[in-house]
Amino acid sequence: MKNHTRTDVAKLAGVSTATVSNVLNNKKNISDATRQRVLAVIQQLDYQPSMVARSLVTQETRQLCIILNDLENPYYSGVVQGFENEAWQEGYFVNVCSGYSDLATYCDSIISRRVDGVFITTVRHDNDDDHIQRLLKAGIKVVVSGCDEVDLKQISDLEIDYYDGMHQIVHHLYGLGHREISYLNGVPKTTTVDQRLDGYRQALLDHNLTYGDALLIFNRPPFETTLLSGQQMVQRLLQSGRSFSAIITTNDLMAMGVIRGLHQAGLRVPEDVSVVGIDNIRLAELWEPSLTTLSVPQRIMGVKAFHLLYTNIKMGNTGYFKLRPHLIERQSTGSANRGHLRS
Amino acid sequence: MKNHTRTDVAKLAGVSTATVSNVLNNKKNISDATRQRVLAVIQQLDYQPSMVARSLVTQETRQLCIILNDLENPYYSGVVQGFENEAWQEGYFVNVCSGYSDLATYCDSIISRRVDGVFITTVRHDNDDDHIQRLLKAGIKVVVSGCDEVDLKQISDLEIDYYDGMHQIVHHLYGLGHREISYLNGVPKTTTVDQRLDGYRQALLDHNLTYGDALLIFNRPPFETTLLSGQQMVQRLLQSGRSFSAIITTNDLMAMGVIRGLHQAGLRVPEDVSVVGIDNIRLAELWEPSLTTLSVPQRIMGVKAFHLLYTNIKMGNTGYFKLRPHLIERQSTGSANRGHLRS
DNA sequence: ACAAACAAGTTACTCGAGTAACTAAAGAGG
DNA sequence: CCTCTTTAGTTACTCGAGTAACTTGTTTGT
Repeated sequence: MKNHTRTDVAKLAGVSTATVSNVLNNKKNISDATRQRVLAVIQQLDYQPSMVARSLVTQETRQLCIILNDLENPYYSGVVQGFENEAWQEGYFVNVCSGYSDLATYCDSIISRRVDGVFITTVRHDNDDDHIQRLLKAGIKVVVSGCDEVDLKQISDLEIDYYDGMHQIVHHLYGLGHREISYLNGVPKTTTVDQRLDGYRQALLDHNLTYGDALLIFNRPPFETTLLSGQQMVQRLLQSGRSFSAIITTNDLMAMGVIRGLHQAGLRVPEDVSVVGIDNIRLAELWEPSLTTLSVPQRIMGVKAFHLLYTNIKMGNTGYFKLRPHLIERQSTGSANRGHLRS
Repeated sequence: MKNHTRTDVAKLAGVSTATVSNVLNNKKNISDATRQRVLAVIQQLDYQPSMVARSLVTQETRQLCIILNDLENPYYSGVVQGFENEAWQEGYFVNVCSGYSDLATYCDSIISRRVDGVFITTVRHDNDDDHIQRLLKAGIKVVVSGCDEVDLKQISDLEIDYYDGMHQIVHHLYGLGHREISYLNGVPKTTTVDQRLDGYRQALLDHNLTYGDALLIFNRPPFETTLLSGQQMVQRLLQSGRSFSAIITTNDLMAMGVIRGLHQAGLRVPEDVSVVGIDNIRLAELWEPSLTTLSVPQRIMGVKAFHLLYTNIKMGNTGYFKLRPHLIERQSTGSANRGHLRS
């Protein structure tokens, strides 16, 4: 019932408690004979040193937190998986804090538990800054993502180059002959979404394509980026009467909704209209037609976030990293010549 | 940089450390004046009591573990979400142990960290029993799932009534006029899969339907239950030449593959063949046609698992619970009369 | 032969809380 | 007025490890 302690082992092996500690931590000055004896007793009792007691002395818990909005969003599951796997390799446990979007809720608990580091997957500028400061004051290392103004002296930052990604998309479509490329925007005032929009605008200019707001459809309240909202937004695009041959959406779910909406309007994908999403969720390659999309490396994102935290914990220096997404060409995009532009 | 301690608060407030503790734990015998004074100092210093130190004394960490194979499987994300949210309400943190399928890998770490409880989402009979015993010996409470022989005196058990669920499916199809109902089985030797197969067999008998192995397609190595394997298995069914009007699959992804396979063979769903899946993953209602499936309450599963652990931790008694799934009727099933049976 | 260096352990203090057992002062009851 | 009880707070020990400083015995060097 009750766990054995270092004292139990020491008594049974006929040594002092310090010797048991020294054996466990591979310290010098222990004869092979006693080492074997102690190890045998440890095995015999199935003794596991208490990480709780150890943490109290060493001031490190080897626990990390990952904070996210919605674990059921397949994008985040991948990130968590990568983060946890990598953390485990180095002996860290990962606490998942999901479902309560804001850091504020978890902040006290995180500090109280003396977690070594926190990965905040999506920062909300308005709210989170103060709480991040509290974490830092408590000596907790922080990695953030989706944030444009970061004090890199204090915090590590891990970003995705949506700007570049958007250029890849436009370049791909341009190569297929598309000249009228629409973009359905996501939830406004989110850093990552703004980057995508900027990228879209700049990429059009770089390809000498006239940029007009008529091809840019904004999200409306209630701001959602679901299949349904994609379906509704493409209807607005069609009603606008503007001619277009390709549509980019702010994420894959919306792209799927767009495909549905186009089908309902009697248009084929990709024969009449090409569609590109962002994220490359699993669903993307299973959809019909399978989705051309920007592959955001979810697991690598998690892995990298851990490494940033780890070097911060061990060496004390923060870091910055930008991941480059890459385009995955599938069946939802095709040559603009093949079909006709919208009447 | 360094966290404040109880001693800091005590000094600044001009009281003893015990008084600080008493204020924090709402004990009696504290005048309103000192309570206010202490609370003010706590606020002033932003003092957060160390859960690590507290755990050492109280022998409870308020940490739980959830062990699962693949977080990227949408089914598990839901379970984790429910588990974590509920645990949080009671002040527990949840460590996710994913990616390394067997308990063995995590066992030492879990014991060492003196976690209060563990939820093992899928037990592997051959391997896990010994490790569960180790957890119990270390005083850690355990909830398992997907397990048919459980010593309920020691372990809590949380099951899903696939047997009943399969009856609901068959009953639904029977009501639509289907008499030749095929079943594509999942990975053999998994408890939950066996239950589904048993349920299928018994449900057919209960409806006076002849049960013949010709309508039962077994999974082949490499045992997978993906969209692709569903697609391949339905081809084998078609090649068998047997007549059928409905297909049940062991999970939703396979059902989607089946629909694809049927389309490729020139058959319509549900006009020619009805298809039913199991799990009700998010994808199910987004598919075309949307999938009639057995809704397994993922979040509730997580919530219930927490409650079993919680009462075990607080009251010391284990529990058993069986969740009843319910059928969700969507577009992939229809009347058998409408279309014709397979030629 | 004798001090210095080293090997193998041990003692004792520390981390930051909870809490039983104690003390001191104020109030109640006769 | 004196005891008894209650209130308010303190002292001192505990949880289970890490580790600096110390001890003791054995080599090594000259």
